[in-house]
Amino acid sequence: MTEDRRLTSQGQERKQQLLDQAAILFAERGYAETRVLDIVQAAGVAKGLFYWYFENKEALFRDLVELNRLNLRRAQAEAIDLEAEPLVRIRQGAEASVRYMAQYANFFSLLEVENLEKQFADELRKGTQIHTADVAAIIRAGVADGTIRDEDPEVAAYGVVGTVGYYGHFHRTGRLDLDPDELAAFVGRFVVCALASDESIARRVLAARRS
Amino acid sequence: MTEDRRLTSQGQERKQQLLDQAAILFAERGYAETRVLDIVQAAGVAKGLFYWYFENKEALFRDLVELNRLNLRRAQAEAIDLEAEPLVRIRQGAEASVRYMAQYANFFSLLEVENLEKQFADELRKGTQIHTADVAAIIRAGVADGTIRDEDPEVAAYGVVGTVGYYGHFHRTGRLDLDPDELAAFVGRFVVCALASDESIARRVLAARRS
Amino acid sequence: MTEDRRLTSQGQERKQQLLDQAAILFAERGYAETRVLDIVQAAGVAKGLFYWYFENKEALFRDLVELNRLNLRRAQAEAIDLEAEPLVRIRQGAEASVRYMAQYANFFSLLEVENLEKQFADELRKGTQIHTADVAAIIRAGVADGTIRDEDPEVAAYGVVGTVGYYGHFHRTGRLDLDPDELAAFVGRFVVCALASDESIARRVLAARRS
Amino acid sequence: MTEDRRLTSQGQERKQQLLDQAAILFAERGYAETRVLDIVQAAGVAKGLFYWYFENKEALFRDLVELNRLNLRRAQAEAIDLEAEPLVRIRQGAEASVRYMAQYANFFSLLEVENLEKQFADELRKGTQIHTADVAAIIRAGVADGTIRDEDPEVAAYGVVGTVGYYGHFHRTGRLDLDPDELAAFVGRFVVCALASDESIARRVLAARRS
DNA sequence: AATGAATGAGTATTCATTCAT
DNA sequence: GATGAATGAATACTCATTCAT
Repeated sequence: MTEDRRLTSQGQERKQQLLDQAAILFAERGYAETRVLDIVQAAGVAKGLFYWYFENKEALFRDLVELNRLNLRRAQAEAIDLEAEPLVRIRQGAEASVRYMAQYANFFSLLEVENLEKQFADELRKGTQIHTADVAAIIRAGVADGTIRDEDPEVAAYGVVGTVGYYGHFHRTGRLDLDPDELAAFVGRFVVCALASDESIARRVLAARRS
Repeated sequence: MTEDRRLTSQGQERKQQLLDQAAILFAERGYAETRVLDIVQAAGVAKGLFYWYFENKEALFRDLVELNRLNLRRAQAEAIDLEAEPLVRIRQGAEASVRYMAQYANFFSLLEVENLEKQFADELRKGTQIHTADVAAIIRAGVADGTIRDEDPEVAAYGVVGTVGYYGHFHRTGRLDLDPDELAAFVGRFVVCALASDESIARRVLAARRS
Repeated sequence: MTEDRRLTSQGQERKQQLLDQAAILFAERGYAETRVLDIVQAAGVAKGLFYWYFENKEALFRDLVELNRLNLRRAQAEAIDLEAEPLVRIRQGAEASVRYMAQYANFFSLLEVENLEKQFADELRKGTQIHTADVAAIIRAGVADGTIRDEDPEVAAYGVVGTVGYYGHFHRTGRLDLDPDELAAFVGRFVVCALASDESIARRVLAARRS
Repeated sequence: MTEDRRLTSQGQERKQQLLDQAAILFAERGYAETRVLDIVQAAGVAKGLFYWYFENKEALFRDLVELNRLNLRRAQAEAIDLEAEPLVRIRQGAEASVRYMAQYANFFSLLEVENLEKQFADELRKGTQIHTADVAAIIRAGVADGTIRDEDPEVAAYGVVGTVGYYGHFHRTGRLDLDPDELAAFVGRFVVCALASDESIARRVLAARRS
């Protein structure tokens, strides 16, 4: 019953507060382990208010994911130089993703729910699908101009997305204590090397890094 | 109530039945979404019997994970030629892992629980840690003999484990319909290229493939 | 907060709007299934406003019942010819009631709440009681002058009230698609026949019908 | 999750206990006002057990209604002499119904839910429909052989069902303190007089009463 | 008058686990 | 070993009502 309710600015703030607290708690304990009661208590409001702003717990979660996904895409778009050659774009996107994931760890860990909460799987996978398709397109261009090894672009794209995601995960869960920029640089090197058709190309792309 | 009970052969079968059904259900719906009731119904026994064989739901899960982990390590050990050079061993291990994950998809998806069910995270991570340490040791050897790019072995090891894991995940969830051997080969190429210090080394390692 | 507030004419309209919508919703779904939110949404106003016009949901309901009861009694009073003989008066009252119930189906169905919402039962029954007592008085006169079968007037009165009520209910709920006048005539015949002490009297009373 | 579970005899008893207590409470307070907790407490068992035997509160209610409806039909069937003339059968059915309703007041009052709990209306009405159709068939026979006034049998049938129902209601709610047999006899006279085509027929039918 | 925000008591339902037979 | 019965803590969600603006 929350359709497209008009919210006052106070209402907007309250809603954001709930989203923020929920993100933190979901990240800390997982979705299933977080009670609506925990969320409202963290936000310091009454239980009923939750349902003023959200249809239910699931809807809040979807909101959060959607928001996060948009932000990630924005971060990637900003980082990618559309004029650059394919491998450079891949590197830029991967690095931006790693940095974003490090910065908004709470939000991003939500996406891992894809793996377990089967109820969200379909929807979440669509997001991954889109991301992968973007990467695949770039890879296709790279294969075409000979800078990327001749692999199935679709399959290779999963490698990029997966590597980025896994490094994000390991970093978030405290098993890599590099600072985000170092990690991003490492991941950039990793995927560039994995994909480059030729050593010299990899070197060129990695050298371009400093510019 | 399950201490170190001696089971008759019929009992062993029953227990295995429960383990198998549980693995399927956990894979299908996730741990939290699978009720004890679902498991016993799938196995066609009464609810009470579950607790004759298992301490509780969590214990069953741990059993399953343990079993799975052992099998994976065995599969890897069998695939790895201890005499071979580091990159070849990496490739062999990665390929064996992908094949194993494809074959025992149900069992393997349990390990993804690491991401979400916080109650198991610590334990599961230890397993990943061990695996990563093994890989890191090989990488270290490769770095030492110059066949692997000079990156922090620990960090690079996560790349290998992560890539393997992610490809397993994508394959399991139906987004890569390559057959397991093709996928394994692809992943082998991916990690070898990502790590090799030199193009010719990568080529050599990949050529060794056919032997 | 609603004591004896003076309402502007706009206020009167708003209040009537709420009453009307509430009547429709109560008729459609019943009292318990109708939320205050439903009522205000149907009337197109904000939730808080409800409590400007009504003490609470129960008070609105009582208002509605009271209003309806008065109207019904007025309709009956208008239809009954005080000079006529008892059975004629019974017939006139019954016919008027059926017509009223058909016309104001929404409002009238409120009275059926007597049956279920225990919180209103006592009050609603008092209304039925008054109505029954009126009918009983007429029957008593009929028994006295020999035109009505010698039954306990109280008991017989419930028969009249009940018959009228049930036909109203069945008509309202769409199981009798006679037009209201036909139904009223039928009910008139039914109760007259049920009560008349003698066939010729029944005939006379029913013949008087056309006048 | 109660499909067609095998119940032990102990289980059967427990289930019946719950049904009985629920019937009493529903009659006392109404459906909506009765909490599942009330039912289990009245039966002296834990809350969870309710859901071992019933899908939910609504399912219990439907069970109860179904059971009751079957019993009523059985009581009617036993009371009706299939050889007798139509009006006699009507009288027998009506009297049996009144007696049944008086005896199983708790159960029977459930059917009044038809009037209010719109969520059950459709299903409950089907029951009324069947009952009415039975009565209509008898009336049709009576109209055909000239013993019943020439009215639409469908419409007249509602009069019988309604009269019986309403008297049951008034009796149940304490506004008629006749004993059940007296009330049944009165209702029998009422419907016979209301329907008989002729005074002498009514007298004959009512005289047959004593046999 | 009017609105959107806020409250919190109340309730159905789930499900892991234990028990009696 | 095996079954069905029983337990009760935990939790999402509803909704009448009140409040601040």
